[in-house]
Amino acid sequence: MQNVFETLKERGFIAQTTHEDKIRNLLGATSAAFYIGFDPTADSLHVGHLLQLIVMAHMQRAGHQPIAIIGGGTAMVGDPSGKSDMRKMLTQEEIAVNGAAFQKQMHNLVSFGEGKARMMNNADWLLKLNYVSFLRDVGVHFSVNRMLTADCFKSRLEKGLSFIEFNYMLMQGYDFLKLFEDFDCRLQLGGDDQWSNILAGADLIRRVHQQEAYGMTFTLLTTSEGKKMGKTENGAVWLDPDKTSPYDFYQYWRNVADADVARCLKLLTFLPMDSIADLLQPNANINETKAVLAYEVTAIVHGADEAQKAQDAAKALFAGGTVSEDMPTVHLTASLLAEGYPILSLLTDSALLPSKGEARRMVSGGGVSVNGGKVASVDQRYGAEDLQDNALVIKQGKKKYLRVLFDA
RNA sequence: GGGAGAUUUCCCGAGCGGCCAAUGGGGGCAGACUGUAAAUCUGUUGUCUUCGACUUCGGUGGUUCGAAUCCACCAUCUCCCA
Repeated sequence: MQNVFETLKERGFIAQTTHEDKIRNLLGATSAAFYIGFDPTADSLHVGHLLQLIVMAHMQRAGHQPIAIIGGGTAMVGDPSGKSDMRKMLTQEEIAVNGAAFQKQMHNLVSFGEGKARMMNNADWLLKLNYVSFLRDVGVHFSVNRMLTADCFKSRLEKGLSFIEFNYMLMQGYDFLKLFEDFDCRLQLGGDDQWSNILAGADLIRRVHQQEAYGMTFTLLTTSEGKKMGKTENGAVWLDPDKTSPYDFYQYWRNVADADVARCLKLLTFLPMDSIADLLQPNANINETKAVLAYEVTAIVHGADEAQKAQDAAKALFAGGTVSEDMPTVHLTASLLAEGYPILSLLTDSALLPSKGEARRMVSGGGVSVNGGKVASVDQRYGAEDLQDNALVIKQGKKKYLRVLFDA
């Protein structure tokens, strides 16, 4: 079986490594423990985390032992890396809720349990630390001079960096030390923005135990234009189906730019490299390839059933605007139709648009269709006779569809 | 501890006491063209009972016929001195 290091490398995951050859050996020889941390700063994982989860899955398939750390302790402090301003402080309750949500979502990709992956919360040890002994045991190994030269602090020195954030690096370093001691974990993985934090931990282990520890970071998932992927006008694309429906999730990947398809297939699906190569052949239909990408990624996150439903709904809609059971649906009461239901109310009541002002703009700009016909006037009204299969299918813009069911 | 300055609609950033819902840029959205792509052009971007009304310019009060624009206090941030 191929060394997972090579797998990750040929798929384009790896951004930086502390010791490329030694990591290759470690991953080629034995079942190695490794860890990735996730700070629960939101109530769901998002696409940015997905890449890390997929790495964990690759590693687990290759026989290694993942340790997923929920950063219940580190989230209390807030990582300054890649942030131009200080994060808002989260309460302990928020962090606990978020951490629980993370745990649930991770189970789809990585199998946890006896002899499998471990999940831990660094709050369990970080919150118990005694300030003075922490400073003496851990703080003594960190050079402020060196820390200040790290990129992640450099930019912040101009805008302001609070002492609490400055300590984040020590806490993450301590996590690595702790896992090294308890589980012989010698490898920490993370996004490329975590590079300096990972180095801090590896250094700490070397200073405390005179043992070698390794770090490896992965490319950030960005578009060909250099923007972070997974951001939409509505905010992040979440892995939680209640926050981003499987249909919308599917659509996000269905709509990626041509230039990003190859990278996404390699990083976000488990399709073998030669299948991917086939899909990317110059004479292949890239538009179809995007459907494959969308299906695969959705299946990984939400399961094959949901992925199939999303795909069916999308096909039905884009093929001819037919009503499908699986498309996004909203329920309203039929009584609204009695006196002619104004289009503007329909758009806002169905939560498709946030305000009547925006609905008005959208309709007068020719951006709304109902049951396949463009809505010509903002005064348009609908009655029971306009329903098809008891529903109105609204299309807003080119891609956003909504089925409104009227219940008696 | 002392002094100077800042705080504007999603972001950056304008804004003589009335003509400010507030210039401009970015981003977003929509239309045309397309392949549910990119690029380009056009429109749009506070709310509503929309040819008008209402609520916004860190917070609270005040001056005024009238304030985003003036005053006071509070909060936060930046800079300079210690």
